[in-house]
Formats: sequence, structure tokens, C-alpha cells
Amino acid sequence: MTAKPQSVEDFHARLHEVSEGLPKRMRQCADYLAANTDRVALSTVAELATGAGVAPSAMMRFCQIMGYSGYSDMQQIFRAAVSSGLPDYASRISALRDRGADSPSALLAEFVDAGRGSLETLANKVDAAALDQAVAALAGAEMIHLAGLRRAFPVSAYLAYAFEKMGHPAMLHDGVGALQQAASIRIGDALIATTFTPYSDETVALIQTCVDRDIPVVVLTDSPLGPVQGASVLTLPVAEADVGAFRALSATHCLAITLAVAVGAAKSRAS
Amino acid sequence: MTAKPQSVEDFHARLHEVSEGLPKRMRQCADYLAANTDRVALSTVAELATGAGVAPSAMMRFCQIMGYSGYSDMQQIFRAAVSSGLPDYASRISALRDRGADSPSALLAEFVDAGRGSLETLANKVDAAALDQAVAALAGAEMIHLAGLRRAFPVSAYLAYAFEKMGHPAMLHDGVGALQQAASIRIGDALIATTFTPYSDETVALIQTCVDRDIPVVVLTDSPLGPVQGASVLTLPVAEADVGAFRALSATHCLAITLAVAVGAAKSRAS
DNA sequence: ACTTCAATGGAATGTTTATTCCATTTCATG
DNA sequence: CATGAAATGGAATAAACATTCCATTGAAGT
Repeated sequence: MTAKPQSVEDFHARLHEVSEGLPKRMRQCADYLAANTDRVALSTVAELATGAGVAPSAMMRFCQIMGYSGYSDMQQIFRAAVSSGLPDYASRISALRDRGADSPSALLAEFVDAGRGSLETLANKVDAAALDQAVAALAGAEMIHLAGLRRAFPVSAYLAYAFEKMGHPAMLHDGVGALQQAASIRIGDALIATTFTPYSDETVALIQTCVDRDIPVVVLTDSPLGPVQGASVLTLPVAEADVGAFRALSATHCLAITLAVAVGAAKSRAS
Repeated sequence: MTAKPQSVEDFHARLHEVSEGLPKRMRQCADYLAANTDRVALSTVAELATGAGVAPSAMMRFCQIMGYSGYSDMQQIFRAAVSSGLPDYASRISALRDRGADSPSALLAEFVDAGRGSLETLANKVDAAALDQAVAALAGAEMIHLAGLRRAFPVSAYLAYAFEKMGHPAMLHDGVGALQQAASIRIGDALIATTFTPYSDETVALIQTCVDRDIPVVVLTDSPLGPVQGASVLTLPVAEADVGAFRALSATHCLAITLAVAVGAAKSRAS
């Protein structure tokens, strides 16, 4: 007999384990729980059963299949996860806001909250398949070029640092000295461009050049459409929450560093 | 009769409203709830009452003082806040991880989770008073100098963008062309230095120069002690979670942009 | 078509938890 | 010090809920 899953991760593993060869109603329970794991902490068996379209007793039986003594036993795991997830974040945020509308603390609360929201949205909205494709396209490149100006520049700069640290050839197109760096992009290379609306002309022009030459481009941007469409262009949209006229770019940085590390891992696996 | 608070914010407002002229036991309830708001969603009256050191019936009465019909009625508000706070973040994260240990999606889940954790830690650990001091010190400066190399460079670059956008004089010490930019720091200016262990020599040297000349320095760093101590140095520590050898710097960026916007707001209020 | 056994739904049960009520205490006031 | 009103704690009650049991259904094998 397998021991009962002690963490949310274990739970999903177990769910996957038992998912085959399950009778109809039990399968409904499994599917519903897989898609609505977060509801378990706060719902009653009856609510959950209704959601899954089964009788409460069926849900009870499923809990036992999963290895728990009953529903309450299972719920404990998820309640623990919730309460450790936000130890006292919510109260701290309101405490910071309470220091006054214009105080730096209140501002920090806004940015932290916006950043957290953006990260969650990123996790919820990201197209895993597109991400895989982007990594594959970049992993095939000799050298990776990095474009991003004005507020997108820090993202490119960070990518440059990451690639350097992994020993991967990369070039930051920073426009220093107004040199024409575009000419250094060769067949077999790839471009990661970061740009937000309103798109900067230089970055759009650089992407267009690459598209014309059929060089792979991965675009990090804030609109699903992106600045340029084309056969060799892969757009990864990131919804970033604003605070006034500014945004913290937490989600964009996250996606960027993920790309870099994933490409590095793919390369080292290939060699 | 005041209507019952419909949100966690309303709740705190109401708590403050009634906080004076309360009998002893009711005051205990108020104090405990103010400090442990996050527990309400998952606890029973009995648990809460024990925590506050009162009888369950006292806690019930307090719920009614707050305007609710009873404990369950009050709890609803907090449960709603929890479930909207994590729509299905937790399940998405595990779904992303499920795509395979080495997949880009799993990596993204790691970085998003790390970023979120860092932001929460920032909100919980930040010293609001130190933040106020830092803003005050910077708001008095003619020009703000920005130092940060290697992985700290993106943070400085972003600060440079923010100050430029607000029309505030700022100079990014980027080391391009190995020019000695240190000489441009004048009495009446201030420095924001970002550096992580192991600290880069150039940045430490620049901070030291400023300390020697009694020029205000705000340091964003990952250790509470910071690279340099001194009368004119104010260290703002940021605990940033690592993913392997990399970190996403979400919290540092958040703190940086907060500093910049708060300084901008302070300046425009003064003029 | 018949038998058998797993699967299922619904009703009955027992437990936990909220809520109310009342006897007792505490405190302020005359 | 006496009296009344507010406050309090604990026990009684009621509601919500998890859990179990059993009769019925459905499916597989003979």
C-alpha cells in the first residue's frame, strides 16, 4: 500500500499514478481534482462532488483510493499549503499601505503586489509549447543576439550576463557609439528581442532585418500580436501590471532568465 | 448601524474604527485579529478564541460587534480573499512542472515561484523606516549616480531609465570605454549602488570614495551587512531566492523602481 | 439469458463546529 | 456599601458536515 501523499506535489504524482484503469466516476473525480486542486482547501465534499458531477460518497471513495482516510485527511495537505504560501503576506501588504498613500512603503506595496500578480499571470497564461519552440530555435544558434532599448534594455542586459556566465556566445546590441551592430548578425545566429508598446523603431527594424534573412527571432513583448509577424518570428507575450506610469518587469525578467537557462541546458545536453 | 465590511480592507478600517472604548475581552479579540488576519480563513472559532485567549462566545460577540451575523459570515470575506488571491496559481505551477524535470516549462515554474517568494519576503522583511531615510537622502541630491556591474547592471540600467523618464538628473556608471566616471560625482550628489556577493571591486571602490567624501550612498544588496559601512551609507538588504546558479532579481527590481518613483514623487512635491 | 461482482447513489449516522442562552462575575454609580 | 448594568465563561443546542452503510444499478463473464 502506497503511503498517502504528504504534499501537493506528491498528490499530483499519485494522481498521475492511479489515473489509468479507473472506473467512470472515479475518473471524473481525478480529472476534476487535477483541474481544480486549489479549491480543495476551502470547499466541502459536497461542493467538490457537485463540481465533479458525482455523489459525495463517490468523492469520499476517491479520497480513500488516493490513500487518505477520508476527505478531511486529504484537505489538511492543501490547507497547510495555503497557509504556508501566504504566511502573513496579506497583512504585511496592508500594513505597508497603512503608512500613508504617498509613502515609499505604500509604493513598495503597490509594486510588490503588481509584480506578484504579473508572475501569477505569467504562470497561468504562458504557452508551454511556444516556450519549447523558442528554446529549440535558440538552442540551434551559433551566437545569440540581444536587442532591447529604453525600458527593455535591462532585460537584454540581464540576458547578456546570463549567457556570458554560461559561456554561450551572445552579443548585446546596446547602440553604444551609434555603431551599426546589425551587420554582425550572420546566418546560423538567432535574435532575442525585447520591446514594449510603443515599440522602439530601432528594435523593430532589427527584427525586420532578421525576418528578411530568415534568421530565427524570439520576441518578448507585452502584446499577443507582437511588433512584427513573420515565418521565423516566435512571439512570447507577457502581461505586465502597471503601477502608475511604471512597471517592475518582474514577469519579463523571469521569462527571460528562463529562456537563457533552458537554452544553456539544451546546449550542454546536446554536446 | 454600519454595514458589515465586505473586503479585507474594509475589515481593517472597521477594526480601527471600533478599536477604542472596547471592553477588555473584546480588545483582546481585536488585537489578535489585527495581528493574525490571515488565519481567519482556515481556523475555527475555537482555535481563534484560544489564540486570542478568550472564550469562543466572546469571539462570537466580537464578530457581531464588527457587523457580521456570526463567525461564518465573517469568515466568508477572508475565504473569498484567499481564493481570489491564488486563482489557480498553485495548480498551474504544478502543471508546468509536470511537463518534465528539464523542460523549459518546469524551469519557468521554478523561476516564477522563486520570484514570488522573493517578493513576499521583501514585503515581510523590508525596513520601512530605512526605506524612508533612503528616499529622503536621495531626494536631497542634485544628481543621482547609479553603480552596478555584472548581474547588478540591469538594475542600475533600469533605474537610469526611470530617472530619465521622470526628468531627474541621473548618471549610469557603466564602465564603457574604461573611462573614470567616478570624478563626476560632486558634493550634493548621491549614489545608488547595487551589488551582490561576491561584491565587485569597482563598485566597492566607488562606494568607498563616496563615503570618504561624505556623499550619501544607498546600497541595494543581498546581505544585511552590505559591502561597506559608513556614516553616509544606508544599506537596503534584499533576500533573493536562487534557482540553481541563477536568480531572477524580481525583488531587487521592485525595490529599485520603488526608490526611483518615491524619489521622483518627493522631488515634485518639494518644488 | 443468467450469474456475479464491482460500482454507484442516496439515505442514515456520528462528529465537528457554530451559535445561543443563562448563571455568574466584574465594574461603575449612587 | 449596595445596586444595577454590562461583561464574561461555560454549558446546552442547533447546524453543517464528513463518513458509513446498504439497496440498486450496470457491466463482464459463463
